[in-house]
This record gives sequence, C-alpha cells and structure tokens, in this order.
Amino acid sequence: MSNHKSATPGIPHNSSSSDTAGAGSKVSNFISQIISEDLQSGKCQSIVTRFPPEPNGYLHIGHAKAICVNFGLAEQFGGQCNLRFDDTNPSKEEQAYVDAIKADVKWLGFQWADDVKYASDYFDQFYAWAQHLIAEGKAYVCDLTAEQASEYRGWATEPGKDSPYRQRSVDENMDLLERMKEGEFDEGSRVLRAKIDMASPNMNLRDPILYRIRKQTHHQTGDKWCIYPSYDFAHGQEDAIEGVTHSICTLEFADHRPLYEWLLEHLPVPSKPKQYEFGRLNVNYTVTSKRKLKQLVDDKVVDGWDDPRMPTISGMRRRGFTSQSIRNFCNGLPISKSDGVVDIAQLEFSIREDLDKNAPRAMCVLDPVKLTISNFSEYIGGDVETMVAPAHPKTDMGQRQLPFTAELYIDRADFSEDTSLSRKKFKRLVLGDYVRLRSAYVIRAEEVIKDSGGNITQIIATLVPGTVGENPPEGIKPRGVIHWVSATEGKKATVRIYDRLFNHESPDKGESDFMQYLNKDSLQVLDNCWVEPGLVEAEPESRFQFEREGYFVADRYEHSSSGPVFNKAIGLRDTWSKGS
RNA sequence: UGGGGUGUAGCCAAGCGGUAAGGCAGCGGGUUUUGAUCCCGUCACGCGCAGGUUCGAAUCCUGCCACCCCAGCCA
Repeated sequence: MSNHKSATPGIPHNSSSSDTAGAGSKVSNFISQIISEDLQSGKCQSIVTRFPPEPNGYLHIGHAKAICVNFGLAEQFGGQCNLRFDDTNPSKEEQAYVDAIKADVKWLGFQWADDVKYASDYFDQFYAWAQHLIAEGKAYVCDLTAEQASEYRGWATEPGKDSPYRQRSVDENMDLLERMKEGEFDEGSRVLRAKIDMASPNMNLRDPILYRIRKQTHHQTGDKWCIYPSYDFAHGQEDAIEGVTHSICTLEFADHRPLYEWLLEHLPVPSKPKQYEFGRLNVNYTVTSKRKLKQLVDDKVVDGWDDPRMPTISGMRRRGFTSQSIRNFCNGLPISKSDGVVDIAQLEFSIREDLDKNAPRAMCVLDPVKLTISNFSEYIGGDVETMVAPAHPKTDMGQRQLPFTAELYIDRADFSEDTSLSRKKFKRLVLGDYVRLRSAYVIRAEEVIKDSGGNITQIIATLVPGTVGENPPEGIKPRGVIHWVSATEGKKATVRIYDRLFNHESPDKGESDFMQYLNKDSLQVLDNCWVEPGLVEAEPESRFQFEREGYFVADRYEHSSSGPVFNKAIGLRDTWSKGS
C-alpha cells in the first residue's frame, strides 16, 4: 500500500478528442467511477489491480484490452498493477507461454509491480486454507465420479442432490485430503468440494470443486503437487494475498462472484478484494479464443502464434502494428458491460493514425514494369541524378536520397495505354500524357514495347527538364503523381501482403466450423519488388509508409540488408477504388 | 427453462428526470508532388416493444420481447 497524494483522486475528465500518444486520456466509465468513489470515501488508500492470464496460449487483442484496462486504471489512479499467472492447471500450461506473455506485456509498454507473480506461489497457503474450510465444516472430500457429480448437480430448473459424501467427518476429510496430496489416489477419483448449497439457482454454488488430482509436472512447482486448486479456489485468495482492491474480469465470471465472495468470507484472508466485470472485446473477421487460435497454429494454417495474420499481440507486432496503436485502439473503446463486436476498421484506423504520423516515407514498386527515360542523357550528366526527398511530409524526419536513372521501375497498375481514360478516373501515366514521378521529374509516356504475347515489357518516356521541385511549363498538366524506383540503383525485396484470415464477419458464430471461413488468399508473397536503396539498411521492425501503397514493416526475423523482407501492415485509406 | 448480464445510428458507445456527447464507417466539399494526410460540412423528431408516473422520461414504475453467459474434476 503506498501513498496517495491529494484528497481529490481525480475523476478523469474526458478529453473527448481522440487519444493522442500518452497513456492518460481515458474517458470515465463505470469502473473508474467506482474507484473514484472508493478512493474518496477512504475505502481504500490506493488501488491495486492485476492482469491474470493463464499461460496456456499467446495473448491476443482481447487480452490487450484487459491489460490496458488494468494497467491503465492503476496508472490513472496512481496505484499498481500486478502481472500474475493463473497457473492452476498444469495440463494446459507451459513455460514457453509464460515467457511469451511477459514479453508481450512489456512490449505493450507496461511494467508490472514487483516481480511476476504466480498462483502457484500460494499453493501452500491454499492448501492450509483448504484445511481451514474442512475444519469449519465448509468443505469435504467427494468420491463421486465426474459423471455422477454432474448428475447430482441437477439442472437449471431442478435443484441438485447432496453428495453421499457430504457428511464425512472433519477428521476423515482431513485425512483424505492429506492422502490426496500424497498421491495415494488416482486422478479423477476424488475432489475437495466446498459445502455450500446444492439447491442454489447459481450453479457455481452447488458445492463447487476446490481441489482436483492432477499427477502432472507443473512448469513452476515441478512435481511438488499432485493436487491443484480450481480457478475459483485460487482467484479470490490470490487477489486477497496481493492486496488487490479491484479485481476486474470479464462478464462470464459474474456468476462466480458470489462464490468469490463466499470464499473470502469464510477464509482468514488478509484483505477483501471486490470483483467487477466488463464486456470482453470482440473484433469482427477474427477469432479471439485461445482454443481456436491454437488450432490455427497446430493445424499449420498459419506460421505460428506470431504469424502476422494472427490477432495475437506478437502477431500484430510482426505485422507492423505499434504498441502505441494497439493501446490507442483499446483506450479508445469504452469499458462497458455489453458484449459487442468492434469493427476491425477501428483497429485499422489506429495503426494508420499512428504510422501516418510517425512512419518515414519510402518508395517501393510491388509489380514492376520497366520505364526508360529516352532523353535522360540530354539533360542529365552522368548516369545518376540524386533526388532529395523529405522522409516525412509534415514532420522533420530528415531527408533521403533517391537515385534517378535512365531505367526505372514503376508499378504496372500505374500505366495504361487507354488514352480515353478521363483525368479524373485515372490519375496515373497514360500513353501520350504526362505524370509526375514522386519527388522527381514530370515525364511523358511516348511508346510501349511488348513481347510476343502482347504483354508490356517496357515503357519509353521522356522527362520534362526543370520540373524537379518546380511546376511544369504552361500547358503541361500531369495527370497525377506516381512512385518509382531506379532499376539500376534500387534493391530487390520480398514483400508479403496480408489479408484477413477469415472471410466471414463472425467465423465464431453459427453452427458451422470456423475453419471453413478461412480466407485462402490471406497471404501473398511478392518476391520481385523494388525498393529505394536506403531501405535495405532498415532495422528489423522499423516501419515505413510506402507511398501510395500503405504501411510496411521490415520483418522482425527475416529482414536483412542482403535479403530485405517487408510485411504489409495495412493499406492506405482508399476512397477511390471502392466504387469499382 | 433456473440464475446472471445486456439492449441508444451500419459498428463501439456517453447519458444518472430538463429536451440525444464522442470515435469508427459512410456521404458531400476544400487543400495537396501520396487517389494518403489535413480541413469544413453532413449523418437518431429518436433511445428493444407496450403501457404508466411526471409540467417534463433514453433516464422512474409495470409487463413483454430479443440476444449473450453458466449447468468442466477449464480459466
């Protein structure tokens, strides 16, 4: 518990404008209102929250929201947030996931309080508390099989029946629990249950399981235990031990709250945390369920948990998302209690917004066709004229040098022989007409050369002298501006274009298997792209706007100066191609 | 069906008895050596439905409807 300064723990006044860089600008929501009140009333001096992932998979965009909520609230109110692994089920968990999760949280820019914590840190205490409940007559060892227990539990409309083992003596229960711990019994043969109410309308209170037998090695505790606490018997107690004041989770745990409170009530815990629930974040055209994401990985539909098409934190990172853009996205979504589906366009907006502001510009030709400047030597001495272009149109990010040569590449889609195309409809190069080469000359297309199959192999053009950084003479009106790369000085690169993994807006929903909605064309590898020379020196994970194309990142693992590889994060907003 | 939760624009939502914020998407226009950015304008006579209370209701009351979650020895 640390100090808490002013008497007025600021209700965050909302700056309704969209989030800018910083951590702060959260609008008021029902949880921050509660926190404000708790702080003001003196119910707590400062707040402690926690982010409690189970290490059974990678973190995804939904977790990012939970992380932003928990760490964000702590930061906003000057409290602390713990990272705690809810590692109560060794059969699903792995150290590799622990490591990946820590890396993701750090990358997002959050720092947890003290050391990382584990539910397993408290296993001794939990065991002692289990004995305490037995001693109080509030728990018993039950020998029912899973199927029997399910029958005994009853149905929504029918109350359950008491287990025949419900009335065991304290001594017998103590003895049995001890022997469960010692490994005397088989998995599934016995469990420890709380003695609450088999007729409760809330299923979670029909004598919930506290401990079950799992003879498995645990990634943190090794072979020390062969009984493991259930989620319910761990979560509230962990919160209490850590002094968590506001335990924020998702809606599906609302039904567990009475049990959470029952346990805190009946155990000699050091503090009394409160649980609050908010709606899970869902995004359309994607799935956010560790089980399903794991299936995509296991079935090799994608390249791993960090495949750029995955909605995982590490996937988005590899795709080129910035941590800031992910945080802006999450912070821009209000915390509410309804479970809605956010349009992926909202996520795309965040990354464009960030990268437009912060990514240097560069040129890359994705589908090259050669363009030769036939009058090059008439106006330019030597083989190369170096053009100088700003790295960013608005922010001073330095300049880059672009070698302009007689042979260039432009994109096939930026040229047409169809002279009837209106200037409004086609603002690119047309045979016999002018176009501006970005940061260089205005040129005119004179003729095309084709192969026997009728494919254009080369465009012959002439430059208009004196047009670098200057308007062309009267009468010459370029149709538009296109990008280019020197065919002789530019570098070859591989560019991967990603599209959404699913064609269906909600692959999760409906009766059919989500795998049937997979987008077969979610990855396209272009290995004959040309980039301006400076780009090969880009550091892995550096991001650029390839002008007129979109935002790209030098691949975290596979990019090198000898083999440049860029991933497309997201295209530029495109208001024109939509009609066609 | 028993319990829990939620219904405000295409999507996410604010709203807490005084006459419907904001963001995304869309649409119209302006600037532009990126069909980007930026700028301006536009976008609910209406708040799941039906009644009621009130001078006044998205907000309070009653009834109904729809959707989500729970019924694992998962979390």
